Parts: sequence; C-alpha cells; structure tokens
Amino acid sequence: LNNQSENPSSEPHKLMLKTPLKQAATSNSVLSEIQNQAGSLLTPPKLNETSPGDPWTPTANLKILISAASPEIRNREQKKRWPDGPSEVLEAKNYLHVSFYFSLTNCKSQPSRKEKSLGLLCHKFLVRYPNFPNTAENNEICLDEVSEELNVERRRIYDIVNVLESLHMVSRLAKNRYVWHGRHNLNKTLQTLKKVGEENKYKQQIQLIKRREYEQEFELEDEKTGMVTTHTSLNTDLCFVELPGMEFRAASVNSRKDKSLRVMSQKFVMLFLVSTPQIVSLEVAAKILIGEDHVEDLDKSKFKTKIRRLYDIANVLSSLELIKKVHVKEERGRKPAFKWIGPHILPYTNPVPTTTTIVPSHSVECKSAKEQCSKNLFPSRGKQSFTRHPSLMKLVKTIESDRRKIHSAPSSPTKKSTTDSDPNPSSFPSKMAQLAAICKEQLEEPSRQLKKMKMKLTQTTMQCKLASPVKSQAEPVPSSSQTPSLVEPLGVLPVIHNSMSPAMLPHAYSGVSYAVYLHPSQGQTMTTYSPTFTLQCVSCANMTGIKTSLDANSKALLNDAVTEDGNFLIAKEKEVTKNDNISEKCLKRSQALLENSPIKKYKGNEKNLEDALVTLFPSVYLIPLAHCTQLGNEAVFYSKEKAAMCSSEPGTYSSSIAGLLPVTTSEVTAVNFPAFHITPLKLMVPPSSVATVPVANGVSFNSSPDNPSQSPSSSLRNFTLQHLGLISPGMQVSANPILGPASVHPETEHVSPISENSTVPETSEMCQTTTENFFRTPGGPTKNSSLAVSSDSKGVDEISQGTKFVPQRKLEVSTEAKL
DNA sequence: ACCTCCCGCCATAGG
DNA sequence: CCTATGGCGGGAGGT
Repeated sequence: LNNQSENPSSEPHKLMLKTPLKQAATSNSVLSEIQNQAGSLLTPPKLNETSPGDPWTPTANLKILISAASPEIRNREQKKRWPDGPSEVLEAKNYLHVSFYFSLTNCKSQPSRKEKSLGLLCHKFLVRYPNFPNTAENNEICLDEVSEELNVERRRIYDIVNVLESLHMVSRLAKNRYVWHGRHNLNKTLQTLKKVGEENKYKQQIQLIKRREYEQEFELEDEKTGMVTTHTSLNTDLCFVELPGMEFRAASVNSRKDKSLRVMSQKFVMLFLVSTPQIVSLEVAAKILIGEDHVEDLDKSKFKTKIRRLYDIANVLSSLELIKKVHVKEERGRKPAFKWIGPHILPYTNPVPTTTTIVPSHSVECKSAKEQCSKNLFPSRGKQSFTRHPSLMKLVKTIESDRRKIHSAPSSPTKKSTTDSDPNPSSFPSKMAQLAAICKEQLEEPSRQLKKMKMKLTQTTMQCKLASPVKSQAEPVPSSSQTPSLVEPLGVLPVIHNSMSPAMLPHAYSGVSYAVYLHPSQGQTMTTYSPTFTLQCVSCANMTGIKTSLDANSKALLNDAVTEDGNFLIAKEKEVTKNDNISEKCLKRSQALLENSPIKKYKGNEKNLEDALVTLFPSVYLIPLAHCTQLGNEAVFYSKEKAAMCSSEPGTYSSSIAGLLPVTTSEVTAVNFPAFHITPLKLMVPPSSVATVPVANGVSFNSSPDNPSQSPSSSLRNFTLQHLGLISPGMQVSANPILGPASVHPETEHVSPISENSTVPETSEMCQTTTENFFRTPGGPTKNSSLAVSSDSKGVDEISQGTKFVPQRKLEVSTEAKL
C-alpha cells in the first residue's frame, strides 16, 4: 500500500521524486499570476510537504520532532528535488534552513488541505479561461502547461478536465490537448442532460430510493411486496452524452470509452436537473449512480468510492457555480447534499445549430447526426458493439428529412443560440410538470403501507397545493416568445401525458428521437427511435427490457428498428437485417411476454405499481438523437398521438412530466398495456386512459399553455385526490408535526414542492399563483432559499436564481457552515 | 467520530 | 515499451 505516509524513509523519496519533481519543477511565476494566494509561498510548502511521511507543516513538524523522524532523510529528499526547483529555492542552499524557514515562517503557507482542494484548483483553472471565449481564437489547453502552472499533479487536472468535459466546456483535441469552450455550450448541454435525465426517470429513481430508505427506517418488516419490489432500479447505464457540435472535435482522439468520471458527472448533473428541489444528497446520488440493481447490500466500499468521486465532481461543479453544498436534515441527522444553483434549464429549446448557418446543411447535419447517434450508441461498456447500426442511420436520415419538412414551416424554430444562454437563466421552471410527476408518484404509493401513505399523501397534498399553475411560458426570454420550440405545435392539445404508461418515455414531449440502448446486462440491445412513443416490453423473468419507441411518422424506420428488436429479445446483438415482418413477430413476442409478465400480477394487487414498472423496465437506456437532428425531431413529433400526449405548452416543459410520472396502477394495467399489446408500432394513448387518472389529468391540465392561472387550484387537486380515495380528506395538511402544516417528510424529496416555488425565476413570478403565496415567507420576498436547504454559510443565497419566495416552513436544512 | 476528499498507486488505453 | 489517462481506495485533515 502506501507506505509513504508511514514510512518516510525509504519509499518516500522515490515517490517524492516522482511527483514532486513535476510539481516542483513548475514555474512559480505563472502560478503567482493566477493565484495570489501564494505563488511563491506555495511552492516551497509543496516541497516541504513533498516528503511523504513528514510534512513540514507545523503539525507535521511537530509530529516529526516528536517522533524523532530522521531529518537526514528529509534533507536528502529535498536535495534531490531542489535542484530542479525554482530559482528562489535554489537560493536557499541550506535545505535545512529553508525547510525551517517555511515551516516556521509561513504557517499559513502550508497548504492546508483546503488549499489543495480540487475545488480551489478548479477555480484556478477556470480563472485562466474566459467563460465565453472568443470562438474564433483557438483556445487550446495544454494539460502539461496547466499542471505546471497550477503546480499540481496531472492527475488532478484530469479530474477537472473530465468534469468540464462532461459539461462540454472543453473537449479533447488530442493527447494532452483540449479545447476550451467555456460556457458557450453549457445551456445546451444542461438541456440535453436534463432531457436524458428525465428519460431515465431519475426523478423516480430518486424517489424510489428515498422511499426505500424511509421504509427501512420504519419497518423492516415490510419487505413483502415481493421481491420484485424493492430493489430493481430503473437505473440504466448511460453512456456519455455528447453534444452535437462537440463530438467532432473530440471524436478524433476519443480515448477511453469508459469515461466513468465523465459519465458520473453527467448523471450527477442530471439528478439536479430532474429533481424538483434541485437538491441531491450524495447518498442518493451515489446509489443511483452505482445504479445497478444491487441488492440492497450496497457494497460498502463501492459506495464509499462513489461518494468520493461525487465529492470530486461536486467540487468542480461548485467551482463552476453550478451547485453548492448544503445539508439536508433528516431524522437521522443531516446528510451532505448539494443544491443546484446553476441556470434553470428549459425543457427543451430546439437546439438550433449554433453553427454558422441555420440552413439545414444537409450533409453536415446529417453527418453530425449520424455521428452523434453512433457515438451515443456506444455503451460505455464497450462490449456491445453497436456502433453505427444501419437502422440507426436510416432513422436519423428519416428524421432529418421529416424535420426538414416541418421546419421549413414558418414556425420553425428560430435560431436561438443556446450557446449564449449561460449567463441568464432563461429557463422556466416547469413546475407543473414536476408537480404532476410528484403527485403521481405520491399517488401510486397509497396502496402500500399506510404509514408511507400517510406521509406521502401529505406530501402529495402539499405538492399539489404548491403546484402552481404557473405557466412556464411567461418567461420573457425572447427566444421563447419567438420560438416556442418544437413542443409548441404539439402543445396545442390538452395534454394527456398522464395517460402515458410508465413505459412510455417522458421524452415524447421533447420531440426528441432516441436510440434505445439496453444495458448489456439486461440482454440485448435494441434500437429504436421515436420521438413519440416508447414501448417497453419486458420479460420480467429475465429482467430483460426492451424499449421501443414508435414513431408514426417514421414507421419505416420503426419497422426496421423493430426488426432488430425482434431478435434482440431473444437474442443477441446482431445486426439483423431488417424485415418488416419481423416487427410483427416482435410484437407478438412482446405480447406474450407481457402476458406472462408480472404486470398481470400487479394488476391484481395494486401495490407497487411503481415497482412493477421498474421491474419491467430495468435498464433501458434511450439515447436521444435530438441533438443529432436538432430540428428534426419535432416533425416526427407531431403526429396526433403525440400531440395528444404532449402537453400543449409551447415553451413549457410540462410535458416532460409525463414521462416522469409514474402511472397509477390501474392506469397502467388497464389501459396502457393493452394498448401496447395491440399496436406496438402505432401506439396511441387511448383517451380513455386519461379519464382513468383524474388526478393526473388535473395536473396536466394545469399545464395548459397559455394561462398559468388556469390551473386547477390546489384545493381542486386535493379534492380530486380525495375522491380518488388516494388520500383522506384530512391528509393534506400537515402530517408532520414537526414541520408544521406544510411539513414534509424530512427527506429532501419531500421538500421538493416547496423548493420549487423558490426556484422559480423572477420573471415568472407573475405567474405564480396564490399557492405560492402560501409558501411565501411572511416577511415577503426574499432570497429564495430552498426550503430544504439553507443557504451557505456565507449566507449568500441564491442570487443566481433570484427567487423571491422563501418557503414558509423550512425543512430543516442547514448550511454546511452552520453544521 | 464522521465528513471530506487529497494523494498517488497502478491498471489501461493509446501510440 | 512508454506515456497519457484515470479508476480507485487508503487514510489524513477538518469539524
């Protein structure tokens, strides 16, 4: 292991030579410029500390002295290094003196751990590059230089760069060389991540996890629901999400398929973007990221490692000012968590190519699209080689063409460059959607334990209340006004997304196409795409899941896709040729599966619908093709079915909810599945389904496009809920004595409703309805701190978000500082 | 005593 | 084989 720490003598210097040299060698000058902290000072300390076991730091010294560590060794070490070191260092010929000098003189100089934190390092790194670099210039980053200048080991730089890369703030050019993009792509990236996060039902996963925890706390007894219940997680194995323009540059040298840190980073960000109170606890994040259907025995070590990584990532994200640390209080005590303080992301702005010409440069676009697709298809695992599947390409093309047609229309999205967005959050909180999702989530629960029910119901109620009719659209953002984005057209119809079965992917609204990727472990992959619908067939036994999305417009494609799928079910990857006939087979097969599948069982007992769902769709991953075809998707999207499904709001994001919402049992079993059986290829949501879930409908309606205020009042919701029998009349108000009326379950998730309000951008305030007022702090508008979280020690609260309302009751979240 | 998370060993990918 | 990357987890600083 590392003997270095304990044994300064022998090994150490070996080690020392290694790193120290690199670091020491670095030029201080640059450093000083960048960081005022202590350029020169810094260096020396480093040297000191370099000696592994025996730091020259005051404390270390003390220890050393006490322990009577051999000084000669240290000196030796220093000698070795110093020669290489900076000139100033050389000056001090007497190493011993020097060492003393530093240790004594600059107490502060000693790089306390904090000073060496990745966050700080990242900050230094960021200082070197502008947020919005002139694209004309070449903003290359040489890792060597950076590490030297920042005086850190390379390894650390990789950590930073990897995260930045995950946000597409940099992209790799070649070995040792990266290009700095700054925040030009940030919004677009975040949008994409959000979308993907939604598609992955991260929100639901989070809730699932929380619920589980909760359950565990209370009763261990309830493991009942069948084994199925618990652990299956939706978790999917995502691969690195790329942006449309970025892949090119990076592509050439794309190394490791793996990119775990990158992927983790993206997932982590997704969690924020998807969760309603944009607060994510490390614990939850780790679980989700670990993702597998681990059977509750979270590998301790694995978990710990994940946490470590998350801290690393969090530090970088913090430096980017995208998140900040907070603590969420729970029964157990506080838990470390992070809150998103970055820009709000719109659901889906049509990603118009930021590239110079708007014109559909066919060739270019297509190419990019393809590229993208293929890239996305690569599972991180790498084993399955899916690489450019012909069908995919085809699909892409088709989509493209469709899109073109559609886009040509006047309504086509204006080119709003997402790139610029960074500074101001143009986004709108799509509260409605989220609320709806939450409500639904909550609703499904009821059948379960009473306890939970209670809690949940309470929450639900609250949430419902909270749900403001706000129409996200209010947003002043020019772009929005101009271009409603794809969704808009669709948005015309009242939304029914609720009706969508869980199987359906949320993304429909987004109008994004996807490639479906099954986790290798699950079985085979398949690919399909369709903005519209996704059908998932799963054999529970195998846990094999398939998602198929159907696109009315691109049937042909679908068929092809299906064809492949047909085999995939049984089989393995293969590049099957396509037969249209196969699709049918597939269908049948899927039907058969369904019949046997647990779903049926679930019908009987309404419990755990969610679980069932989860089970059904273990780990399927959809890769959005949207980027590829920036515009295209919409076209597809517009089929009637979609329209029906999608929420109407143009700018709004409401529709996104749909996917997120867990469907109630009855709904799923009764309505959705049947539908699937019938026509996989052309699935349409039966209108009736809507009726089935009144609550959901209510929610969705709220989202109605133009009128924020229209949404049903909370009372209405409650009413509805009550009628449904999901909640008892009294439930709505505080279930939780401690928290008070609004009180929510301590867990973060519960908090969410509130925070939502807080999160709302000012612009939208007008939209905010009375419900919000409810939450408002008596004091009046103030900074918005999420309920759950208290602001940083600095007390700085979100400036960035600028929410005006403070939640009345706070969940107890304390700032880290406090704690 | 737990929370953070730095450090750097060492396996891999890439060349 | 050598270098660039980066997974990983020990264990130490912080609170």
